[in-house]
Amino acid sequence: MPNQPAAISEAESRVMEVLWQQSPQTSEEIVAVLVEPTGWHEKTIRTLLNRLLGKHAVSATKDGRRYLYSARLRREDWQQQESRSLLDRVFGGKVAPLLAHFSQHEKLSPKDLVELRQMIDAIEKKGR
Amino acid sequence: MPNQPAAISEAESRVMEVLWQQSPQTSEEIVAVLVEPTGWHEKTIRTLLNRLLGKHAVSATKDGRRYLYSARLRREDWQQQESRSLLDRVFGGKVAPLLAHFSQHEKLSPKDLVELRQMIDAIEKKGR
DNA sequence: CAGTCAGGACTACAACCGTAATCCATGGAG
DNA sequence: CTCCATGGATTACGGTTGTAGTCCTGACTG
Repeated sequence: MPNQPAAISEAESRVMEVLWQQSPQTSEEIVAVLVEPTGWHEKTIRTLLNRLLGKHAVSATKDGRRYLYSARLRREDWQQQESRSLLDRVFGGKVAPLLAHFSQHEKLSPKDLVELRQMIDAIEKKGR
Repeated sequence: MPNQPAAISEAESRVMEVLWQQSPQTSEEIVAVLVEPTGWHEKTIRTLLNRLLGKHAVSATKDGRRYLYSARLRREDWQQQESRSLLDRVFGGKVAPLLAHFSQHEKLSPKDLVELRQMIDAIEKKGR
């Protein structure tokens, strides 16, 4: 039976971000990238890697005595899942209130606004 | 020391939704509303209520032998927190990618689009 | 060859979560 | 006055998460 997703925790997602930047990488490289900004112990990072393996979010191929780890879950898909989750849990599944929320509460740069308007145009044109 | 937020879990948020609909309510009323759609046991719901009390997300005032429970955390603020969290965790804190994501992946009704456009206009006018 | 060390596998442990069950006190039923 | 049911308080229990520590093995160092 394949397997249903199994959510990525916050700490785990930090590891995924590293692998989304570049795959594959050795655990050593991943550790090197994360130790500094997170302050985590090397062991902690390896544990997270292992859990991600268990969740099939990353894959590992043996390379001599090490493994090379690669992101398996795509960042896009993960963003999709998380967004969906927020939308459903917090905004009752309705997009408009969510967008309204962000529009009101987050400072949008003029550039953001231009882009947004372009997106709207594009969507309307396509729907046409 | 006041207290730092302490996140509301998913199940707990279901209880909050009931109180946001109307406050105050007795636990009995809350239970009545939730049992059906969630399938939770009465005890479960009371436990959640208690945890929310511990998190200061709801308040209780004695009413004879019962308590009357009220939402204390405002829905808006909670939505704000959750949205912020998604934004930071998943989209690196940048709004544009998030909006782009929703625009692309969620079906926006023509009405949504109109509203969105109006929001943009309003924001631009205000920023002016 | 013996000791060391890195990297993976397994173990740990408290806090939080989902989901209840048990215990306790008190107001109402008879 | 006695017994019961109901709501609140406390306890439970397995899974996940954050954050490591321990154990084991094989490659490199003298």
